[in-house]
Amino acid sequence: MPPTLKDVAERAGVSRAAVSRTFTDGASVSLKMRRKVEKAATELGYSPNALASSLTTGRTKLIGLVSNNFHNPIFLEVFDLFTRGLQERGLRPLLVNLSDETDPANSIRMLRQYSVDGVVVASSTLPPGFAKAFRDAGVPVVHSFGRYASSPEVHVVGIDNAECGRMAARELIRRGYRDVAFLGGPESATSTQDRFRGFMEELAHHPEISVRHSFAEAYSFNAGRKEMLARLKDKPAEAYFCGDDVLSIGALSAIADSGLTVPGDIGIIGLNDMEMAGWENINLTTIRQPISQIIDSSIELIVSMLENPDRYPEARLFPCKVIERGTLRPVAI
Amino acid sequence: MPPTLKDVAERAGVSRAAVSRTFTDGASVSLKMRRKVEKAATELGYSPNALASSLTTGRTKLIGLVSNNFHNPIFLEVFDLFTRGLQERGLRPLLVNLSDETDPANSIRMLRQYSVDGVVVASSTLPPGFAKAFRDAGVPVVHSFGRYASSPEVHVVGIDNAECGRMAARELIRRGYRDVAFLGGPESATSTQDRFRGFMEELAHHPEISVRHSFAEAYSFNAGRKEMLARLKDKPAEAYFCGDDVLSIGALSAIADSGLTVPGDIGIIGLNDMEMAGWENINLTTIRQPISQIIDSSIELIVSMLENPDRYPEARLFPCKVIERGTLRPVAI
DNA sequence: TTCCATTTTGCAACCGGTTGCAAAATGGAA
DNA sequence: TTCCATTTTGCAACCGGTTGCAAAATGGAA
Repeated sequence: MPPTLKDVAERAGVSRAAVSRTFTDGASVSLKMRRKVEKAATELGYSPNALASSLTTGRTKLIGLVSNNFHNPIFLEVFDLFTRGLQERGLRPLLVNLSDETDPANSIRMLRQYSVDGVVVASSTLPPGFAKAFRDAGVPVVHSFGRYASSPEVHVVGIDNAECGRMAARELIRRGYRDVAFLGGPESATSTQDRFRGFMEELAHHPEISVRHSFAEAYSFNAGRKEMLARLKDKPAEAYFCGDDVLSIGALSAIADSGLTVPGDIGIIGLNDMEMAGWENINLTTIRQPISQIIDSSIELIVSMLENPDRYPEARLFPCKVIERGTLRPVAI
Repeated sequence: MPPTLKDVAERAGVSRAAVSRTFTDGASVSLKMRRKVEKAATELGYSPNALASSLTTGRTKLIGLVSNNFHNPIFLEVFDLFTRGLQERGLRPLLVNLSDETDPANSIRMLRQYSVDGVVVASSTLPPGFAKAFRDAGVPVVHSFGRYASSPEVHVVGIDNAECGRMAARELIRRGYRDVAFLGGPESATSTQDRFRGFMEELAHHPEISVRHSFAEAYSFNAGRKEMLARLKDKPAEAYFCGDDVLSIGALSAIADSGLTVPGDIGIIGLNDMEMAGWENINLTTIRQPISQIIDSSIELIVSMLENPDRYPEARLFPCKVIERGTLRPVAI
């Protein structure tokens, strides 16, 4: 129904090639020709069919945006930034929800059917093999919020989760806590594993401080609340490094319900610094993950892979920092 | 690089048409042929190029998922449900972020370039003309969370916002509040306009109750907080119907900061019932919008338009109901 | 075995674009 | 005006599929 190249060519009285050339930049067309074609095109309301052209150019400008994380509010920011960033560069996100998908093969087949130019996997709770499976299928892939590896198999952009664990530990030590705990996300998430490892590493230098740990079932409010309620049955630790902000907020609600106060009785430090963490009635002390840098960098990387698909896999890690709000006690002076 | 129809045909020693037929259901292929082709296909790792086939079939199975609402946490649920629902039906969401786009023409051009089969506009804060512009361009469109109109120009699926306003008013009246207020979202949002209208309509039957109103700048925590802080400078109303849940949470934080209590000093009722509203440390009394029904119905509608694009525009409205939690005082007995 | 209705297959044109190559047009210098 | 280097244009083949049509294959009845 919409006008095609042929319609424009006929109306302008020129060849189809000429029309094609006026719409591809860098192609050789005289000013006169361009004017004639553009006139016909606007009269007809023509705009080129991107999918048809992809057939010959081999570029669809479609990028698969793959995630399984549709419950953590931080991902709304993630989707916002990704879609804007891709759009600005003339790329189009094809959103893939992996929530009830365990086998990467299906997603790979689907994304290949749509000839995506590349794939961004945005999640910290996917098995590392998932991103690799895309690479093995010959699709350029960037794993955002993925696990850092010293010899990465795919491009990874994210944070050094182990360092965040160390950072949290140092922050608690600095504030004089002597009985601390790690309340992680699901034990299967690489982000949790790494944060835990870093946390313990740092505390290993401080044998005078007692440490414990436990894991919530998910990175969610309810899981955090449930896990903290369980901790509160016995004598809880003085301060908790929680797996992430939603988990922290769940923990805070459990503490409030039990009649204890924060940071008076228990200290909490989260991770992410999602928008909500700064809300005055939450006011969570947390470690900020530089989301927008991570996403900018991921997009930059995927774009560069479109040019050079064999680019050697690299890991890009961005520093995090503690954002002090109201859930840890002040440093003693 | 990936194998094509031709590769499979050669390996299987059959015509390209035969290969094509084995991969399109309903086409005529003998069992023997099918076996031969499937063998070659799996050996080669072939899967058909959806974009190439769309050229002749006229169907891309791509659905534009258009929104400008990337800050309200409820939209994470919306995206989750939409992407799953579309995927289940073999459709693919092409996500379009309208946040910094004011002219529908650009989005329309882009979505036409990608030959989307249909468009779902999911937002209550877009001008009504936006969805209509898609229809005028000949693209099947459904406006989810759009404004109800007695003679709709495009398919609308959502709630009766005016009725929600009335419902909120009745709820406040029932609980004996005699000095109530509407704290709306942006005055330009049709959802705010309609909720406001309904609220006032119902209260018009109760001249003994005093009513006031004001509007926040956006459907956001900060806007709600700011607006409520302003209200608190003078003598505030006894109860507020807030434009939506995030706004309500912002208002709650303002009230808490001012040393007043909820529902002791001020009552709050929100709208949406997003996940967070049920969190124990928020515990917001609110009006539940049946999101998953709205989305299921939207998808069903867009799917039916793929068959019959000239389907007469209809409005589908789903009933809302009050979810009682802890931010309105109990009914006196 | 022959015949014929039905099913299966391949040919070739098409979907809406792009692009290498050769021919045509342009335009400046002599 | 003629010549020639450079720019512009169109032809035709191609990208990876689908599909109408006619020919070939199948298989049951006589």
